[in-house]
Amino acid sequence: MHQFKRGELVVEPGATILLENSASPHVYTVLEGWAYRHKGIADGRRQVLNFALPGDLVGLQLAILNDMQHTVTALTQVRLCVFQRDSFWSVYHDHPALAHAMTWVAAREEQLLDGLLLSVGQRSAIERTVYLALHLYDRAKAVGYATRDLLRTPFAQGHFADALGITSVHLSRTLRKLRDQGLMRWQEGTIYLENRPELEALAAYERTDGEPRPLI
Amino acid sequence: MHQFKRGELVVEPGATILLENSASPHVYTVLEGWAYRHKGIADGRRQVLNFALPGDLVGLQLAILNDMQHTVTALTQVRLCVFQRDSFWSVYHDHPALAHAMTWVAAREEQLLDGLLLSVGQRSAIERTVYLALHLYDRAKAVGYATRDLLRTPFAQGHFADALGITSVHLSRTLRKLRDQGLMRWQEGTIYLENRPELEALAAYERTDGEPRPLI
DNA sequence: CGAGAGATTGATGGTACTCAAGGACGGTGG
DNA sequence: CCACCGTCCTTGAGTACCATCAATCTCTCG
Repeated sequence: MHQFKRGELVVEPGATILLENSASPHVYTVLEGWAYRHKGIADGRRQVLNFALPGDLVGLQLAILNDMQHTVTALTQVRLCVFQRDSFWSVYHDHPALAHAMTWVAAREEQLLDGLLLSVGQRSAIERTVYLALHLYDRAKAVGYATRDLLRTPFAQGHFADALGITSVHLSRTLRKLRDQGLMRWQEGTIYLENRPELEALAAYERTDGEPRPLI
Repeated sequence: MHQFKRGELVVEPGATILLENSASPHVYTVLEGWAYRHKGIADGRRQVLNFALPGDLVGLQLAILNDMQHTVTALTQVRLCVFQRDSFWSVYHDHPALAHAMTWVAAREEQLLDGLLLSVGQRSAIERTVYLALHLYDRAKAVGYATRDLLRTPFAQGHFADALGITSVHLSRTLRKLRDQGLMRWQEGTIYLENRPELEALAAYERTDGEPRPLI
């Protein structure tokens, strides 16, 4: 595994890690920090596709398909493990366990996307908001970035709204309802899950603790 | 490759190929026909996540994650290539080219999901409708299932609406607008793309003809 | 012929968007 | 030190889009 590592890269908040339609020679895994994947339409609308946390692959599509159709941007300072894109094929040849682990991460990402698509397609704004909050809390907790029903958010409400497919104005109103009901609140860059059972019921959230993530 | 094939399976329209939360010992690739992946919430709402056409993998998440969180259902008669789930690991060990091809298919599926999520999250009903029609037409054409701006639809408008995240009632109204504008129509189980340039402009559609699909 | 599924259209209401204004905060420079 | 930004969040008013409920029509199938 280490023989494919070409070094580490640290980028600052707001930096673009990979850009849509451009062919970086590198792909990465996140070692530390938060990033987000997003994709825009010409007129300025954009969708946040998902967030990336430690252990996530960034640029698999680029490595395998030679084509990048979304952008990845750092939210916090992010420490990345750098791989040569053109050495990817040899991983499959020489290190089947690592290749399998990468497919694991890709399959998991697809599973998360399925859940988000269900959310955006079928749930109301309030349900979506709760679903994404729980989703991110659980993922953050799994890598030690959240504790005791409390999540420090490295992103703005605008990012969250773009992930939900609603406007940040409407997200603000939705958060007010949730706060008034004592279910959760988002204050000063921190999300507090105040009544997890009720929240899970409201969002029809299914905890997805499958197998442990393989090491990459 | 053939040594992993455990046989072929033909299922009838409407049959469930893989069921959410159940552990089939098999995974499949589609050899012929249409299927769709979908996922429901307890109260009956459901989202069609994507459609599967020849060459697509069905059940990768099951094979890699040992966990199936969506259902796959046949739309037409579907001919499937059957694989043993528990032999998947050995593919990585013994047949790196095949393993790489499977990751290719998985990465492509993720890319398609990204596009659909952008659509459902950001586009209006009429834009989404056009986007999905173009998307399916292009994919169908790539496997010889569509010709000359004409796509025979093996699915009902209800399926299409569930993929778009709108109701079938509203889809019907949206199709009426498109028909009145002479852009496309959906009549008697066939979608006619009558003005492709205008449709692409309306939906901000980006054709994605990347590398050719590897054989599986 | 009746039952059922799918599609279309109308009427009505709710959810979420747009436009707009204002407050809170942090960073910058006079 | 404080005025001046820019960014982010909040709230209000008015509107547009899409959902819901319901009726009708066609088509297929038993």
